[in-house]
Amino acid sequence: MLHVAEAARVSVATVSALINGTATVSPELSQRIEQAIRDIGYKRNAIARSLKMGTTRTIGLTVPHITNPFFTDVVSVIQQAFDRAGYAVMLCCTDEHLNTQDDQIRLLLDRMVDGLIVARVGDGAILKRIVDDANVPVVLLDRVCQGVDTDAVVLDNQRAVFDAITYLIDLGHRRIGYISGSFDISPMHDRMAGYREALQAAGLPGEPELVRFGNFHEVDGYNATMQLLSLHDRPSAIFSANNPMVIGTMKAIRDIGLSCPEDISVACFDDFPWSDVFRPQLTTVAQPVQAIGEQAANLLLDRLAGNRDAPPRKLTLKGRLMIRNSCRPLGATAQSVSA
Amino acid sequence: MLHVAEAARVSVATVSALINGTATVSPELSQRIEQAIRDIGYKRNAIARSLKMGTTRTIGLTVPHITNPFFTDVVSVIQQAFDRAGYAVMLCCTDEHLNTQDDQIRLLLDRMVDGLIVARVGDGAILKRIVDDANVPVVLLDRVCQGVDTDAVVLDNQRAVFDAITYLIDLGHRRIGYISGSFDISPMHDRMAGYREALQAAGLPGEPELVRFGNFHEVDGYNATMQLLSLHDRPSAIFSANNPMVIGTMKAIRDIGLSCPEDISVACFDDFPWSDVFRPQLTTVAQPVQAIGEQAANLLLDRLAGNRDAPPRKLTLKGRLMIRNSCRPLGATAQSVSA
DNA sequence: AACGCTAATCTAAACGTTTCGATCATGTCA
DNA sequence: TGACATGATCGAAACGTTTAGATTAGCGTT
Repeated sequence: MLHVAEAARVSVATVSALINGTATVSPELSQRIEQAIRDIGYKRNAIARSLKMGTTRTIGLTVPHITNPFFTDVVSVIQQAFDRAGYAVMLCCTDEHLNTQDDQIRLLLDRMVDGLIVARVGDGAILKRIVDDANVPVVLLDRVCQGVDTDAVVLDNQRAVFDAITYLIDLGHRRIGYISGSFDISPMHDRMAGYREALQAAGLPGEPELVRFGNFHEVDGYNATMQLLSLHDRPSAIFSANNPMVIGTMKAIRDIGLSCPEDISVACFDDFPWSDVFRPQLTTVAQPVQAIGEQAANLLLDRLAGNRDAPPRKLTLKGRLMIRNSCRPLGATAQSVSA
Repeated sequence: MLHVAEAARVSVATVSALINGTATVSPELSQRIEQAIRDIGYKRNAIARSLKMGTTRTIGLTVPHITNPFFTDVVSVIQQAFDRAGYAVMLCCTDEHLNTQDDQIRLLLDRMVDGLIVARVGDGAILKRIVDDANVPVVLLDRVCQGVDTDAVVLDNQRAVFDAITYLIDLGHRRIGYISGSFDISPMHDRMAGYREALQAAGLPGEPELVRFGNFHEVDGYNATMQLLSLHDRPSAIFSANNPMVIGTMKAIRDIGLSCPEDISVACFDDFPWSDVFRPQLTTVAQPVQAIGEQAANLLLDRLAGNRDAPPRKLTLKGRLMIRNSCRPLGATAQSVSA
């Protein structure tokens, strides 16, 4: 900018005024300055600007796994929304790892991000402290956090799983295996509650042996399914509370020599692009990823636009059961349900 | 830092020296300073540091679609690699859109990213100019760019498709449909070359009606497949040069009332997590995503470590044909190939 | 002609670091 | 004892912006 000012024989203040439109500058000088900018190929240094202004027009986004199709989609939507608003997005993947998450959030705050969207991990104690100290707006995504009182976008997980399990019960299933992710994040609580509520509403006993836990990865789903299928009285249906784990479920079913839906019915949380292309077409609980991403972005953009003092807003969206053909009515022949 | 200096009754220079270890500071002052840092909860401002140092420890990463599983995986690997190295990653999705890409790269350069990894879009003319002006190292990912002479990591696309098509030919297929992405990016050229080479090597004619183009999206694959299947003498196999498009291919096959592999064989570029879980298990060309991401990260990290003047390095990795059961031998019964 | 008003422009301080060179003890050596 | 090297600390400039407040010029009023 100094060079531009010299070339145009004006002060840097005038150049700044023209670029930002913060003051009127005469047509004559405007032209000289614009010419100088072109000649020199001047580009404003956003870092210097950030330092002075105290804002970076950059936000931080942390998710557990970008390879989980739910997060992939949400990240994509959020990225586009902020792109439109002229913000850059710094992406971090925590790999469901608590220390990583805390380090990354600190890294982002050091870099003076203007806001944060966090699909958190862990109990949130440190997150709470970070959020309290750092004076940036935070939007919680997918997972709320006790004690952290801030904007959030979540799914009505309990209702969604209730619907899915009730669907299985209506098909005649009585022993329904349930594979949960670890309990330290809120959705896993709520989804389990939905499972229990559905069983209870149907007057079915909640049998502990039918519930297994995993750590969100394919291998965990595989192991959990193997255990369920080895039970003396094995379940006729399995619901996986997380998408990557259901891959393991399907592989375990295949490896043990069974097939879905003939021998066992399967449904899971989170839809994905391939779900209705192959056989079996998997019955899933689809989250409204577009809406979730947009709402999260809007909440944060609203705070960034200056609406700092409004009370925390929690948006709860509804999931949708996508009924396909991976669950068969008990008693019906396999033929009658294949596509 | 000023507050810390005052609280510890030293100068800011001493505080800086201690924090960065750039000069020895006496145990006594060290202790006072560290105490003050704790008391105040001081965190170094990375923006001010960047301004002074001329480096942000942040890189920019642009990909066409993060929802394409190939890019999802590569982004994940790259993000982790830079995370380990203490760098932040700014992610941009260009949606295969040229203007978007150019804007985003400028946005990143304005923010003084230290380096760029680009899975480019378009003819690269502007990219070339940007790369020339901006004095940051650039690594091209997946797609090279005529005239832009810089580090790159690509696949041996021609060979990979040659292998896949040759496999189909060996199974007895003679009329093999080919669905390409648009030709303005290098891999599509090379993949097409692999297709033609394989046909030629087998003495088969290259029939123009068997080649269709799409714009990388599911709907394009759907339309292209519909056209291929409507041909008077329809192909017995279809190869899709891009992963999202093959979803469209499978849907078109289903909608037209055919089934794979009984009526038509399908293979495609890019593997994905579900490929061997459902039926048919799709035969794909798997890219070594882990290696691609790591190599790209390493090339850039090497430049960032100061190795600026080495000549451009182009790494070409090999794809791997994952043979599953979506392609049947011509003449064999459907039974003999189902899993 | 003196005055005030407005519009255009400029000067200089500030943002929070890093770092060069200066300063000042302190101890060592001739 | 004076000169000098050494080690620790500090002052101040610099990075490239923004912006408050000062300055100047032009012009209409009285």
